[in-house]
Amino acid sequence: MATEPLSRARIIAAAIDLIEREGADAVSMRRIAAELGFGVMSLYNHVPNKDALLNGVAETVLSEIEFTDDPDAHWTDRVRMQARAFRQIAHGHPRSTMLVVSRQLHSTAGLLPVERALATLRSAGFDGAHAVRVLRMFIAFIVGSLLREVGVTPTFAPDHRQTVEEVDATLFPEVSALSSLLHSCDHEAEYEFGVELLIQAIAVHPQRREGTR
Amino acid sequence: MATEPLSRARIIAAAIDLIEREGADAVSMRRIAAELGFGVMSLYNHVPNKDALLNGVAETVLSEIEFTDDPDAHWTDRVRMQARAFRQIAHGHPRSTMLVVSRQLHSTAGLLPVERALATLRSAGFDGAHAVRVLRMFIAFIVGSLLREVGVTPTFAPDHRQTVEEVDATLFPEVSALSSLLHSCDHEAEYEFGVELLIQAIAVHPQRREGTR
DNA sequence: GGGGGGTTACGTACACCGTACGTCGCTTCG
DNA sequence: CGAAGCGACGTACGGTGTACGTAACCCCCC
Repeated sequence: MATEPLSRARIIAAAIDLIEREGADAVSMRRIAAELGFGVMSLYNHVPNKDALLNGVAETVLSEIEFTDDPDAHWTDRVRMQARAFRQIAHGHPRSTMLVVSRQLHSTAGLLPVERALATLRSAGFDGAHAVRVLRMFIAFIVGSLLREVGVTPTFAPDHRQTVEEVDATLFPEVSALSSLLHSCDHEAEYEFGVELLIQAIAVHPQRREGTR
Repeated sequence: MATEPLSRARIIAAAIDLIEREGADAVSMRRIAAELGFGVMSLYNHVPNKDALLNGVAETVLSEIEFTDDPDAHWTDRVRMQARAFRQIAHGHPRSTMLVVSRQLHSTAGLLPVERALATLRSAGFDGAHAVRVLRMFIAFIVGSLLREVGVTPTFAPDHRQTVEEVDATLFPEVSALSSLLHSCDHEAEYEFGVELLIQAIAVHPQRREGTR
């Protein structure tokens, strides 16, 4: 069997695979090497260290998301589409999401979505300062939402516990009254709600100078 | 010197201290024990394992934030105040923020802010479903914002690089045109902007039945 | 054809990690 | 005074990232 010769790309792919199968904690250089059928130290010919490898993972996952942008659409639709695109990360690579979100990527993979978003907002008539502000707002919302969706941040959804739980109704009346709502979370609906709320809010925002498209 | 006898609280305090001084990666059971002047295994008399210790850290940091709630204030002011309170985490314990945000806390420390927020929203006239939705929206925004503030998520602010950087102006025209804006980030202003935007958006939200306060 | 230099695979070794387990001393109670 | 319990601690095991040295290979140039 002609085992291919090992490469940065193959190592990263194996890491992603391992993370999705067994979680981020399962990732170790030894484990990845074993998965590929090589010795541990061979990895270091292609990757300077584990940290850089994980950056590669984040970068790869991020660059895999597909944006479909229609320059002729109304700017609100373009924003909607771009915002939705990020949810592909949570869907396609749930257990890598934390990694993607928690690493500063100064590569083109990280800058491309930013460039696209800024262009859209500028073309919608936002001046530079507001475009940046609004973008940051969206990113914060998206990061927070994805982390909730992949379960690093609480949804208050069914943890292993029994049904409606032992939250003390006298100590937490609202939580216990709303517990059934708190324990179910339709991520898609929540995300759409947030995106629409933000779009509506910024569409109305006073400091946007007129002249749309 | 009468070295106090070791306790869960002292261990957690030492862990927080260590994290803030040297970062989360510096935390090890051995290191914490050394810091306190005890043997490693003594820690396990007070804490079942490292994971539980880190949960304790998150819980402690979270419970330290001070909410000042005035039940007579307008609901928008109450929401504002509660949202602002969370930023204390990023200020008081920047390097622990990631921990606080990334651990599911089913204790009272984690439920108290939820209870308070829901009560406020309910009293503002939101029905249960919308109160939960809105709360989730705020939490997502807050989590995303705090992570940006403590630097786990990019601000595009001055990393160690030289001034205005080598982003390719033909590849990323908007990014490079707005680079000075992208590279400075007034966290307080960004946060306030977001909070106001959200409050304004939900205040207008149609499905809120009338009857305020 | 014969080096020789660069690249890659790999084994060994070291320092560090979390923690299971057993022991020892002290404190407290019967 | 003995027993029982608990907290501090040492040792040990299996895991981690990676520095370093070595050996095989390929390709180029003399």
